[in-house]
Amino acid sequence: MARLKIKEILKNGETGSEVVAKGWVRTKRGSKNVNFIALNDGSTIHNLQVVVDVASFDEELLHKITTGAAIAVSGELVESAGSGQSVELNAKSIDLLGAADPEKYPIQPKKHSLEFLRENAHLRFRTNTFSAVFRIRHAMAFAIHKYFNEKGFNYLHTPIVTASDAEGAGQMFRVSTLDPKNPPLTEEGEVDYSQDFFGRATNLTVSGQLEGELGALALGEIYTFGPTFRAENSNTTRHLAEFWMIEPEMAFYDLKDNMDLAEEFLKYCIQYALDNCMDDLKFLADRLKQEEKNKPQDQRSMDLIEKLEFVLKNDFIRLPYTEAIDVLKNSKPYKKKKFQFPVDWGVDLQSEHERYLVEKHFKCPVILTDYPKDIKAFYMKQNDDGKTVGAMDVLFPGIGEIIGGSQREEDLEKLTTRMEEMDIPAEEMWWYLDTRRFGSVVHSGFGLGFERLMLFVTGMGNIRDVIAFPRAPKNAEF
RNA sequence: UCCCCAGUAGCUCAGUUGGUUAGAGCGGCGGACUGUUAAUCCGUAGGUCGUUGGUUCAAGUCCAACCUGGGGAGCCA
Repeated sequence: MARLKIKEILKNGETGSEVVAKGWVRTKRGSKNVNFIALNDGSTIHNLQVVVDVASFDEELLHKITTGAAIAVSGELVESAGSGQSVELNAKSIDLLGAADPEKYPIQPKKHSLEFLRENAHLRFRTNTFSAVFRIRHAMAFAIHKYFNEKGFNYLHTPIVTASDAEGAGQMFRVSTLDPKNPPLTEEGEVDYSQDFFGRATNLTVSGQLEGELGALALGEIYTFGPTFRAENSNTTRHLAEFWMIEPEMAFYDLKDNMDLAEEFLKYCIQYALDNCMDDLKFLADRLKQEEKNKPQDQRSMDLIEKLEFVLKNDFIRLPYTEAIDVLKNSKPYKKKKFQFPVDWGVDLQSEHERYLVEKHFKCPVILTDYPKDIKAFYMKQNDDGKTVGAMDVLFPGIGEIIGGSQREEDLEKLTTRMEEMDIPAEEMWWYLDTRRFGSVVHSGFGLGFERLMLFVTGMGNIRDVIAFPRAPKNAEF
């Protein structure tokens, strides 16, 4: 008899048929005569109820079927005599595949804190919450590839190890095979990276954008989807040292095309989750609702599924930075001096300002555009006003910046002038500048933090709970 | 990195103005129970009070430093 996945059994299993299920025991309960095993194999949030007639099984075997143990059960699928599930499996035989000492197995049949599960990241997949999160994560990754494939984008693998440190996206992790205790030194006493593996200093990538542009200016539309590394000492619920980023880059796209793509893309992913992950989303939504009960009325947020549907239904607000400053200056918190940071044209918006715009004023995702050039990267398209650049940041409620992008400066002279102003060594970037020397065209792109999208779709509050093995300062245990 | 909070049983927490032998719920284990839904009922074991140092006759409790975790901020995606 072939093993069926529990998802399949619950969906298509015919009562009266013989089936084999394999999985991990969530709970076992019952009385002298009958035991009930909640069995989960990860294929779905739902458990299969296994009914065990105590008299027809070895007592020793039943004793070893504890929370966390792996078992194989064969038996007859029948209509459930109890409420709570439509079908259940009447066990004819049970094999103990792997026992789990109940005195030592950390995951107990009770509610655990997310903090505790984070410290048991190797086992947290076995909980409802994390199995739901990681099934959704898979679905989102798949949706991303599906979306871009359908749009005719090419998936480009940009390098993980890079010699470029010019983008200034953040602190980098050095990649080196030199002996850390006794590295070769130059005459000036500095570490001599010319003797290193690559013959120069290399780091883990902070962004695939610059290489992505090279691809776009030949293939037309490309996207990257891979790990990205930032050695910033950030300790927040929204940052990781290793995270996954999606970076599309498109030739012949101006800023508006870029925004249209970003909005359509986000909505596609959210729609995909609603179409394909409803069981898991419902579980997470209920879980959130339980948590919200402990919060005061005014701090409660919208139901998770309603929130996702809301984003789908509404156009994102598109607002130039300059107008956003006006909105903020006319806002109640500004007039009552409730903002901690100043609001003036030319300063970067702080979290509190973004939150006000998204969560209080517009109550809707917002795309802020045309930021002052001095607070943005060198490669952004310089607008005709001489003050702003064609940047766009997509701000989501509860998350803040989920996408950062721009139209890229395609004019060689403007670009090199800007690089000089910002002390970016043009000679090291010769390969990047070649795109502007040979057949340069209008092009645009953006970066989406995959885990931030995951935060939004799952409603989880901490970014370390939407990636399997989070890398953060002082934390690389698993 | 900065600000705030926390660290006591496997987990979640309580522990009074510093004072005898550190508690509860859940989980585990043993038992009871005719179909349970994170079952219920009875019983039971389980502790280097984050670490180091200090104050004191006496520290889980007060002080300092450090470590770890959480929330917020900055940096950003």
